[in-house]
Amino acid sequence: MASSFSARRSKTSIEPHAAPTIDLSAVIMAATPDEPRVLTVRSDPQQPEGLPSGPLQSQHRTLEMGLRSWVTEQTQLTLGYVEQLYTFGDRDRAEAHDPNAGHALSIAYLALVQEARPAGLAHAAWQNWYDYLPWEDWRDGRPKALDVIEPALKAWARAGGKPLRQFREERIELTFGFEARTWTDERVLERYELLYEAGLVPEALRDGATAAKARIAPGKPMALDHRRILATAIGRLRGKIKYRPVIFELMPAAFTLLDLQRTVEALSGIRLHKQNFRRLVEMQGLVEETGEVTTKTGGRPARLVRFRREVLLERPAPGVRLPRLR
Amino acid sequence: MASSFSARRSKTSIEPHAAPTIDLSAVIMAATPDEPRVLTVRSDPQQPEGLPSGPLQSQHRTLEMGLRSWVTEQTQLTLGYVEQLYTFGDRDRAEAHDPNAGHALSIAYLALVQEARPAGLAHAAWQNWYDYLPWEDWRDGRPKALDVIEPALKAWARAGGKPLRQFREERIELTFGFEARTWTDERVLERYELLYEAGLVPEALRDGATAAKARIAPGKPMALDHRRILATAIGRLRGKIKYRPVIFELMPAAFTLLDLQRTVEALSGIRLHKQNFRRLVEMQGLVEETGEVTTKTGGRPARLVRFRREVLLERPAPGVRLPRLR
DNA sequence: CATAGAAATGCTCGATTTGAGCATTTCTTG
DNA sequence: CAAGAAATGCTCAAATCGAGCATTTCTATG
Repeated sequence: MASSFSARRSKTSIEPHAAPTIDLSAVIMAATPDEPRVLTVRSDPQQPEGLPSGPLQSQHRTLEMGLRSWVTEQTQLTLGYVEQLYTFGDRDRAEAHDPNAGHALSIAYLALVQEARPAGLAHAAWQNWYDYLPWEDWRDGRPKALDVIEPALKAWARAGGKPLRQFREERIELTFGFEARTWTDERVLERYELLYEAGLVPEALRDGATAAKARIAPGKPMALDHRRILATAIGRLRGKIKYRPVIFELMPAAFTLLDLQRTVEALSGIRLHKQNFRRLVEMQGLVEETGEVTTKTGGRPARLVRFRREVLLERPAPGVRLPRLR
Repeated sequence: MASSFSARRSKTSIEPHAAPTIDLSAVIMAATPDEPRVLTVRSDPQQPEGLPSGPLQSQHRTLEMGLRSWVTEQTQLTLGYVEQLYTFGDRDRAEAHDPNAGHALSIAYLALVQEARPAGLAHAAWQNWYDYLPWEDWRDGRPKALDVIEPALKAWARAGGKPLRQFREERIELTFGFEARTWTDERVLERYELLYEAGLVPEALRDGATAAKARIAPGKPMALDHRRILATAIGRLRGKIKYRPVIFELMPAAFTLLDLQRTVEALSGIRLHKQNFRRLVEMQGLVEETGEVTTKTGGRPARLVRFRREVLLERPAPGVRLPRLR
């Protein structure tokens, strides 16, 4: 297309460097009542694993079709829900910090799948989200990772001058809520980025952060900026389940209400009040009876329910609203 | 970066066609209490106007910096809030429908600015959103555009076979809510896409839709797929103001509560209950007194207030929650 | 200069929604 | 058969929401 600014642009633009490279990357998620999972691949045994990614191929009419096509081809997984996440293009994602390197663009997608059966791809594996971002899991109380992170972040804030220090402290409080004891489950990306800026994740050091002596937050790194992409995906999904019934994309055809609750808890990283969760789900008409029960629950047998697809047509914003933590 | 699928890819990939072209496009918005506005440019007097867009230049470290840079350079506008919207890359956005053409990728950004002073760019102008999407404005009751759209959409649904017909009817009801009288202000993109698929917007005909005899929905077209991008931006902004105080990015430094309400109404396209709106804003602590009043309101003088920046640090999700319409 | 008109503001009230728990029911297991 | 574990049913108070009435305080007008 012709640039709308072409007249002016020709005066100011610089001869393009290397043409940007473009790929599609996918955060493919699955979940059990215990564990939220993401599909990772390891191309180089020496390097940390990363997200599956592939080239943009122009024979597909839409980007999403291109994504579905190569994911299916490579992993034999059938993607359910797919949404575009974000286009990452900051220059520091280039592997080598070659100032002449062009942008390495990556269009990231979030995809949800039901079955967590092993991927057909060699070196691909399902991993627990929280192996990478352990501070995001509050299901068993305050994550121990924060015992390292909190003092390290506070030290980082103190290291700045007066105004910078206050700014940093506010940002820390906003994202981690140490003082107010407020945890906002969706701020996953903001927290990761704060840790990155504070030099508390290995990726930052790799990218040339100064704070070499800073403590490192627990959690496995990933290749390139893939942990950032994962954080983006988790934040997006945590937000989405509150107003869209996407949680069912991760559930089997029939499940118990506790399975559903546990899965929501796994994704959101917080515990919910059982009775209120049930009330919410029933009153929103999100599920319907299958007529069957399961006795494998370890207690009174539970009804098996399934997703009521009709809700997609009824309520403007059906989803699993969550209470605040604390 | 090396593709994680490189081993397999080499077997399956096709020799790339033309390298994709990439540009950044910006939905730059401003608002008055009466009118939500978007900045448009017209490069060709014969063609409908479009959104400002420019090339991706690799000298900027981040995509957002690149965007800010060329927007400032070209329009003299200072962007406040900026967020990435979406990357549009479907092949049908290429001007000519050349099957050999590569993708034309456009990374679209939403930007909010305070002043609606005329842009410095030739052929650039602020336009009312609703010139392009008149069915989105319910402030004065049901938009007349729907008198054309409703029967045309229903005719389109009837034109399909049994299962297709029901599917279409459900989609129409979900997005436009004709029967249930429910209007979900955020579903701007879904509505536009439905009209596009039904062949009710000129862009669809231009792109080769079959339904040449179908009636055309009121509303000015834009160049390429820019009306779709605008719809994406409006939907995003309508959603965002409900849980983030971004509305203040569009307000002057001091304003009355009614100004604020009218601006929210302009963006969301629906009317609000005055007293409840005030209660909400006051109780959330979104504003603070400036101590001054204005007598230009045509009635009892109104207090002038300003945004209370501290709320950014307090509430996890401050914003202007809206009631449902009806 | 009294009055009508237009907003700004203050308050009330019932209907819902939320957050927490208590109490029962109905399985499995030792 | 008793203990333990869940599933389910219900209650209750606090907070929020949706509507509307009543007052106050300006400006514009005859």
